[in-house]
Amino acid sequence: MLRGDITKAIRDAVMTELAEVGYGRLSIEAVARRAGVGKTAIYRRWSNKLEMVLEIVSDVAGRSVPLPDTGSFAGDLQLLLMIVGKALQHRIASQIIPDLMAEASRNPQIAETLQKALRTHQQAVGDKLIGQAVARGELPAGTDPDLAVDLLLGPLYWRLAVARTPLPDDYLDKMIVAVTAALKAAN
Amino acid sequence: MLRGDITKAIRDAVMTELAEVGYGRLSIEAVARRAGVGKTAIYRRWSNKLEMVLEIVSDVAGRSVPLPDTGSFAGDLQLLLMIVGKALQHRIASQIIPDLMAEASRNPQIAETLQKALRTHQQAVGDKLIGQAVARGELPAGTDPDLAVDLLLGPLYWRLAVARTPLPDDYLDKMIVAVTAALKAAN
DNA sequence: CCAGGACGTAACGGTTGCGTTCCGCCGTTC
DNA sequence: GAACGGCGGAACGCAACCGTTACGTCCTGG
Repeated sequence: MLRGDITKAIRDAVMTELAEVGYGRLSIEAVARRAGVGKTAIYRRWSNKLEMVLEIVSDVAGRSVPLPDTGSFAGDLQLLLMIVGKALQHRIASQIIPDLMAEASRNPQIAETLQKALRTHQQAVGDKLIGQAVARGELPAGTDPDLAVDLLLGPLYWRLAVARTPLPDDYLDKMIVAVTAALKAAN
Repeated sequence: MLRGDITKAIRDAVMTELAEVGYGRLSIEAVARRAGVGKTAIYRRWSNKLEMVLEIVSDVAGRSVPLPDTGSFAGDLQLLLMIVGKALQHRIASQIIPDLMAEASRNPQIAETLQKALRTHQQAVGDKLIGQAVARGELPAGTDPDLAVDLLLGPLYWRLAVARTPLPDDYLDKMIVAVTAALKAAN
């Protein structure tokens, strides 16, 4: 039986290593070194680097995000942006996500895994959020969920993951106002 | 005297190779192979991989984008989004940019180079665009240029470079309406 | 108390890439 | 027509990493 503590150490090491050097330069040997583990322990669990990373990442990414339902669209939106903002400001996430996104454009398996994670619940969150708002009459009925998700997450992702500029205190509030107006206007 | 056609071949090869395998796995040998050139020709021009990539990329990124001034904010915005959208849909750009962005989080020199490129004219474009609109009275005077740039570029970048979803025909139009409303509301 | 198995270590041969060096070729320049 | 210099090609020693194997240790279950 494989030892759970070893598996955990390897998983942690992969995430850290992924954040530090990226997928392209990730090496099994470095993972083993960091985990304080023999290479054999890794090859006993996964057959190569891609399989290992996919399994570990999709496991982490698959942990479902609690869907907000605060009773009002503004509340839902604020909660969602705070959650996403928090996540994107975590060092590991902010390094790994853009890296894997870039890698996904070259590797269909990574792309599929990330798309699944993205579509499955991130966009589901958006759908639910928009659906609730439409049902409450806070947004027009024809609101395009795809466009809405872009308008919701795009600016925050851009600022935190691309431009890597810190968030001023009132930034999220302003953004909520702006995005709400955008969605109402987008019909 | 170094031969210009050789230099050009190397520059092209670097961009292509960068798009195909990313910075992390870029190798001088592969560049030389692709350019049909000896390694010596490369080392005669740059002393290592980082220096080579930085020089080439910042050269490409430094080519200034024509600042839109169509007379109206909606027109400026449409033009800007079309230009950016076009650029982000180019295969090479859409591969290289996210890749280098991810790499920038690990390499200060890359980060600085990209920040310079981003700040220098991409954000300048935003500033000018917002400034013109404010001067024309199309946007309130207190409009925050930083937030505005996020709201402008974030959704498009998210959709094209992150989610990698194609743009429906009327998407940009909808987005222009939405973003305009967002900026007016953001005061 | 013994067998099995997961473990770390070490080494294997093979590949890739680094940055450097030397060579012979060839087009310019004078 | 000779000197110069950039060129491609080949090889260098070195390092990292691949995926695999053999070995000896230790823990655990029966």
